Amino acid sequence: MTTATFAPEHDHQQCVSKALGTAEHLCLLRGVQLTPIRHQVLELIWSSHKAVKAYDLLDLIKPLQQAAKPATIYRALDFLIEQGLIHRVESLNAFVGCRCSDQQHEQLLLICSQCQEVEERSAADVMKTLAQEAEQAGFVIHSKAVEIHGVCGKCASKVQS
Amino acid sequence: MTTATFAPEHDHQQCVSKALGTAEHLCLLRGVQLTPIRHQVLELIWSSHKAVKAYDLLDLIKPLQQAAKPATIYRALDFLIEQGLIHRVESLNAFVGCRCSDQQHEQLLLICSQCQEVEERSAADVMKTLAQEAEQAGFVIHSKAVEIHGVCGKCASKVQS
DNA sequence: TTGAGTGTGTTATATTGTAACAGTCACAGA
DNA sequence: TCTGTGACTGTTACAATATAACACACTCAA
Ligand SMILES: [Zn+2]
Ligand SMILES: [Zn+2]
Ligand SMILES: [Zn+2]
Ligand SMILES: [Zn+2]
Repeated sequence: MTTATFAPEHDHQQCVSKALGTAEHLCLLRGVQLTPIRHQVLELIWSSHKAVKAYDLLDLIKPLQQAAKPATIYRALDFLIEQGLIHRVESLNAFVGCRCSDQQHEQLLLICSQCQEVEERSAADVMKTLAQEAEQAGFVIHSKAVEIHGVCGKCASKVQS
Repeated sequence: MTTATFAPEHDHQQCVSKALGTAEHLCLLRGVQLTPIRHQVLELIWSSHKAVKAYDLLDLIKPLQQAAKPATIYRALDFLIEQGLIHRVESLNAFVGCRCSDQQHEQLLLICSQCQEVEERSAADVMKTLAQEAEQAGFVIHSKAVEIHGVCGKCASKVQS
């Protein structure tokens, strides 16, 4: 498992096990089923910090679930999104693991166009400002998608060197 | 042309002619061609303040351009986006006219799930906060997509009444 | 006149996402 | 024990969104 490097020094296996542990715990608490398929999909999404496409997931899961079809994946994705365990990256039609599924949840996604990694930040102040702006417009917020494209610090420093 | 009502009192024909006028002017200034097809697509997008789907545009333009195919539409859309005359609404896979194509450009989109209308706000303070947040993360911004889903003031007041 | 650039026509195909119905399993209530 | 209900999955078919690739026409300038 040497694919992903998120921070300069970074044991990604820890990211994965933390995410899966949290997911298992939350689903137990909530009385919802993290079935084998859902667990596998979540694990596959967490195989890196990149956003993963649904049909790539389909290819990846086929060795494990020969019967897998698009619906298999999309159902699992729907579940994981409902439970706040992953996010859909609207501007990529792709999916990324959520790092803070246990906390309250206003994600801001920083998407690097070099390495494709997606960093999630809670960005409380951004969200507060956003809420104010919406309120001024008399707008009642249901959900937010805040996606920033650019180049992450890691990739920026690589270019310089 | 009685389809759209954006503000409570609102002469939408003015929105359209202003948008088209600005577009013609900007394209002239920039030495790029607002060809008939591109002009028609822009006008169709401006037929309301709702976001329009590419294939709906295709149906709409067919009476005017019998030869129209998906590529016809997507090429026009690419051009219009490049020129900042429309925005792609990532979370809807749809397109909406830009109200401020002449000004600096940090759009925040308020998308009403009742009436489907999209209101664009410049939201300078939101964008500043966002920029700060990105900077903290060492992230160099190329583009932003800030899309808020909810219920607009108009629809909210309708529900009450 | 010729070559480059731009825009369009055309065909085919890739990618992304849903609908609809059937089968299985577990568990609760009669 | 029966039986029905809900949750999950299997399966087929298809809808919706988007792009690739190549051909043709037109303009403008070297
Ligand atoms: Zn990691
Ligand atoms: Zn990067
Ligand atoms: Zn209007
Ligand atoms: Zn509305």
